[in-house]
Amino acid sequence: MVIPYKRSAYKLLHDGAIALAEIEGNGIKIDTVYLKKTIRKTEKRIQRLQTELEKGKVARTWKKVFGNKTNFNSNDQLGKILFEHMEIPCPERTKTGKYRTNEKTLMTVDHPFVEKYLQIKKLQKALTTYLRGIQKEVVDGFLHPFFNLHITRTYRSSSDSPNFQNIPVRDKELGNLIRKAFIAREGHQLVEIDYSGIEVAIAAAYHKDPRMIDYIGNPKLDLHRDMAIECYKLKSGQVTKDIRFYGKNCFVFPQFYGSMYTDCARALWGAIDTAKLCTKDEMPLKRHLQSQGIRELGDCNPQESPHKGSFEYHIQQVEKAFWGKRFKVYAQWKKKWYQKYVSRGWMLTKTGFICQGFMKRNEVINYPVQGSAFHCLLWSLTRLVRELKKHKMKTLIVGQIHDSILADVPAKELDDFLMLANTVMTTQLTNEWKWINVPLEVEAEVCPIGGSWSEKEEKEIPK
DNA sequence: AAACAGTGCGCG
DNA sequence: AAAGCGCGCACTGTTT
Repeated sequence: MVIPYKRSAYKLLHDGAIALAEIEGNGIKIDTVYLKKTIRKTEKRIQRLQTELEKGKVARTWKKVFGNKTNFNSNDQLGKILFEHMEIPCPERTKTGKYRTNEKTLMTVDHPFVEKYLQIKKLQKALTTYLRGIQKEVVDGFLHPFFNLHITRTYRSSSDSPNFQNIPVRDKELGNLIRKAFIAREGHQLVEIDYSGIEVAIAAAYHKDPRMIDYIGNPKLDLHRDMAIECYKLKSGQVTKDIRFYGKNCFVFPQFYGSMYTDCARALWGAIDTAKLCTKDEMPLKRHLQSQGIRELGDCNPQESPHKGSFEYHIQQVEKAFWGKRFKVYAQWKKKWYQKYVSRGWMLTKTGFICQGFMKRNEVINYPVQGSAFHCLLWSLTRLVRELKKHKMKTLIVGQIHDSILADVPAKELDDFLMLANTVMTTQLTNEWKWINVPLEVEAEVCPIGGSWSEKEEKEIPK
């Protein structure tokens, strides 16, 4: 349970709810012709792949085994076929003992059937959850997703009917397919403004670790790069953009969320092959690690201590230094914060909410940060809606995704809007909430006039 | 027919 | 002591 504790906390949600209702009312314009066409095309594509799949040997076995109960959508059936009838060793079980058949597990099964199966599954997701999911909620060419403030345990928002906060973007093909349906109004363009690293910045308000505050405030410092160097035992000149990416997403963020070195080691090691990582001087990373005396990953079993010389052992050492030396103050804060929760059963967030009830250690550490980070966006969003009206601007806010705002902007207002959003989200917010102890930054992505959300490109914010 | 748990997968 | 946090939606298979 999270409850408003201070009057200001109540007001934040009250004003936020009104602003979000207005955003829901505005709605996002949908290219209904494209949507209809794409649904038809995708259905055909799935059908073609399905027919091909059913011609294969595996599918024939499947039909023989399950007869008229055959259902190619059934994970239970898939597991039985692969791991019983085809006698492929099952790499992982679910917590209830079923065969695990998610993408990650199936990727380890090297079989043409599995490849095609996953392709179909991906398209199916695009069709049912997104293309059709959007279509059924469109009214007069506009989509009006709900944004809730009363659902989540952390006091983030959520969105439904349809969920506007999980539209594909990481997978380029899927992202383009779906986001082409989201368009700007006549003579307008879609603009997205994101906070950069808001959770990391807001965490600093809780732990106040001086080295972290340095990293956030000093543009010459780069934590993700530094950690990539340590994890892969590199010299600073050897780091590529890719390597930095995996340092960030396989070590730094998982560590902040409470992951263990075992998971980090596995992910960092796996990335070397899947992303074919090489140093800047074009040395394959596995070979580089070999030259540093590391030849194997290790068992990555949390119950056993790792062997010296394994990659797992090395990452354990990196983790130790990360919390024991580099971010000592942050580590102490985590310990103290958790102990305090255990002894009194509740905690107070920076934005004035009480979190109470049973929580695990990682939840106690993460909830207040996640909630307050979103509240930065909520406050800014509310202020922005008000400012747009005050200046009689035609820009409409049409959506929100935890740390970003989507607006539908008349071409003429683009620069004004970018500057206004920037001021509200950085300067005005930090003036209002003095507990924010690091500078905040935003980034803008802009779509072409009359274009779709799939065409967003980074743009410098004018001063 | 409706509700539930379980699984998988999309996002921050 | 626990083992990465938060959501919504589609679907299967079972229970009410």
